[in-house]
Formats: sequence, C-alpha cells, structure tokens
Amino acid sequence: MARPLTARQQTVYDFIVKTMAEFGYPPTRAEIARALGFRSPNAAEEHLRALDRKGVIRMIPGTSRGIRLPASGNESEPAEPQSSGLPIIGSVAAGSPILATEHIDRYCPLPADYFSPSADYLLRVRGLSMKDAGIFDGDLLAVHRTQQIRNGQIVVARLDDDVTVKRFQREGSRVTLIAENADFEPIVIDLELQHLEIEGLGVGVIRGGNGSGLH
Amino acid sequence: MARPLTARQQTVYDFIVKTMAEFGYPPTRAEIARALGFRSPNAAEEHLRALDRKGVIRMIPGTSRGIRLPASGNESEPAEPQSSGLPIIGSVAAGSPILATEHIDRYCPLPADYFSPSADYLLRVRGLSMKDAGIFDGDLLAVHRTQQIRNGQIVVARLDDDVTVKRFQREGSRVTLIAENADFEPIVIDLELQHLEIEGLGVGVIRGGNGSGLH
DNA sequence: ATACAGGCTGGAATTGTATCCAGTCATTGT
DNA sequence: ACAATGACTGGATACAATTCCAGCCTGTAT
Repeated sequence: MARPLTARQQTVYDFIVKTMAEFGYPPTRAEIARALGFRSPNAAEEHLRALDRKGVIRMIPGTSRGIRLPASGNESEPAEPQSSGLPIIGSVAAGSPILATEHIDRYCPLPADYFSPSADYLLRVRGLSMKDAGIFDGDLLAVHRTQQIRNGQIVVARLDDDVTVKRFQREGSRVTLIAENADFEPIVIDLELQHLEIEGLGVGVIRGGNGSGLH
Repeated sequence: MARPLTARQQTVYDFIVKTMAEFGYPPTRAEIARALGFRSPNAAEEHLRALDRKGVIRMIPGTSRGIRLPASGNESEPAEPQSSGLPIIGSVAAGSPILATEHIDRYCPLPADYFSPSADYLLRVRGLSMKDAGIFDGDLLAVHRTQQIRNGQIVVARLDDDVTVKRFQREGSRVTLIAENADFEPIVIDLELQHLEIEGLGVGVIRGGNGSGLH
C-alpha cells in the first residue's frame, strides 16, 4: 500500500527516530528544518505528511511534537532473546510424563537461564508440605531436569506415580524425602525394594503470578 | 537533597511515565492538569519543578513537552510496554526514592503485568522477618506502587528513612506492621505522632534468580 | 506540451504551551 | 506564633509550534 520512502524522506525519518531515542520526545517542524537545513518549517511539514501517508509515522493534529512511530521495529535496544518462556505444569496425572502437553497450563515469559542451573519448567506446587522452605500452596517451583542431586537439595520426585516436592537425603541405598513442615512425616525409601524417580532439582520459586496474589 | 516523592508527586510522575509509554512523547502541563483534575496548568508546573528538584525528571526550559526521564534507560518506542523488564532494587539508602537509578541492581526480564496488580519493581528483601510468609533473605519481592492498602496485605513501608517489608494492619490512626516471624515484635505506629510512608504493595515473590539457588 | 509529485522558500494566522505573578488553604517544623 | 512547604485556583503573557497559503524549481511519466 505504501511506496518506498525517497532518500530525503528517509533522512527525515531517521532524524525523527534519532531525536526520539536521544531526547525521549519527537522533534518539531522547526527542529527538523534546522537539522536538515530547510529555511522553512513547511518543508518539514510536507515531509511529515508524506511519511504519514506512507504509514511509517502517524501525525496527531494540533499537538506539539505530535509524531508517533506505530508498530515499528525497535532498534535502540539489543533485542531480547524472547523465547516462548517456561512452561507451567499444573496437576500431573498418574503415570504420565511431566512435560506432556496436556499438563501445560500456560507459559511464564522468563528465560530458562534466569535461574542457575537453568530451569526447564515451572511446577505448580500443591499443599503446604514445604512451607518452612518458603514454598506455599500454588507457588511455582522452577525445576531443572537432572538426576544428579546432592543431599539437602530440594527435588521433584515421583513415588508410585505420585509427583512430590521434598528435600532429598541419601545414605547408601536409603533415601529420605523430608517435608519442610512439622505436620508431615519424612518418607523413607529403600532403593533396593522401591523405585524412586527423580524428575529434577528445584532451582527457584515464583509466587503471585497471575492474580493468585500474596496471602 | 533527594527526599522521597510525596504521594501527589508520585501520581504526577506515574502519569508522565504512562503517557510516554503510551504515546511516545511526554505530556504538556495542560494535559497533566486535565488528567489529574487540576484547574490550572500551574499546579502541574509546580509538580514538575518539584520532580526536577528531586532528580526524577529533567525539564528542558522553553521547550514544549520538554520532560526527560534521566533515571531509567528509557526508550521512546511505544511498541511493547514490557520490553526492558522489571528493575531489581538492591539496598535503598536512607532518604532517597526507591526507584533512583543508583539502587537498580539489574533487570528481571519479566513483564510487569505478569503479576496482578502489576509489579513496578522487584525489591531484594534482607533479613528473615517475613519467613513465615515464605519471604526469605535474598528473595525478590514484586512491588506494586500504591498507597491503597487493605488490612492483612504485605506492604513495603518507609519508617524513619528505613525501608521494611511487613504485614499491614490499621485500626483508626494506629497502624501495626507485623513481622511474620516469632522472633520479631510488631511495630506499632500512631499516624498522628509518626509519619509512615507506604511505598507499595507486595504482589509476588521470586526466589533463586541467578545463582542464589534454593537453600 | 502538459500534468503531476517531490522538494523546497517565505510569510503569516492561529493555536498550543511554558512560565510568571498574585493569592488561598492546610500541614509541618521551629 | 511564625516561617516554610505542598498543593492548589485564576489570570495573564510571550514564545513555541502547527498549519495554511502562494509561489518556484526539477524531474518524470502521459
């Protein structure tokens, strides 16, 4: 719909962009004229009209510095990686893999490497078994997928098709999953008798995302 | 010289920021007056002078819409409201506004409206006074700048130039700031005797960002 | 040749805006 | 009690800025 800008129009447009980046507001006709050597502000006005016709700027009539740059490519700041974000996992059905699509509630627009080690997904925690570790019902636990866990770290584990978040403690073949809440008993597992699947390591917590607020 | 902004000054400042984000240029005195209900553009002018004195904006004399935001690495593009992310505030020096540039540690690439009400900045919490509310030393508290607080909500308050996070309780002119930790005594303030500045409302918590990990 | 758009000068009307002055009212610090 | 400050109203003034009008060139399609 719009023909390409002429060389002169491009110069005017560039000056507008540069001015807005430098000062935080658009130039006046007189400022454009001064910068480009016009002796009349009307020359700038006509260029602005042309740029408006071609859709690269929008003029707001009767308004000083009333120039807007509509949906344009933002070139002042280094572009954000803008990955799709971390998937938020709601309830996990028995026996199905955690990252199955049907568990994905929504996405959290945070880069995976915001946490370290990097997060692979966010798990919505149910219950208060980790409240003394500051993980409450409804909180999102950032999880790094790994089987390498050291004692005392917080893990996402699967026990009999049940996904839980607990503190991990291992001595030989005996693993203890400790709740951070006096009301919950530790769970003791003998790896030679029972299977324990480690889904990942807790690397962060987010609370309050999307209306859940702070209680 | 840089005392914190008054509530009204904050309102004016917020309007300037909002206008620049929405339109790509700062408001005029008349526009500020219209938006905030002043009958005289002079009321806006005086607020701008106060904001300039306190360093949060800079005025360019004789220039229409001559308002700059020197603090944030603000960009002119209205393209995406959530481009740069939320500023992370480290320690706040006595008597200076929270969002002063020198307090900004880094940015968290999360859109403000991920939380609701939307977050304006993230405050790094020091100490364990809110541990029973799941807010630990080093956690980031997402803060929505407002003075409208209901009983039981978690607030960021300034008492004698000291910034603290507590649960808010008000009965008449007596405000109680309650720590969520049995080791800390509640702080009782009589608003008629002592000044209490409410900096904002806690709307979220983030833990584990960048190497701090989970303990 | 003629028409038409781009790119200007020069001037001028009109409105937008910044900025000053003189007050009022309430709060706070001395 | 007094001065200082914040938060305004109301009016006024001068400059800043948009916008219109009448032209003058120079190409380039018709």
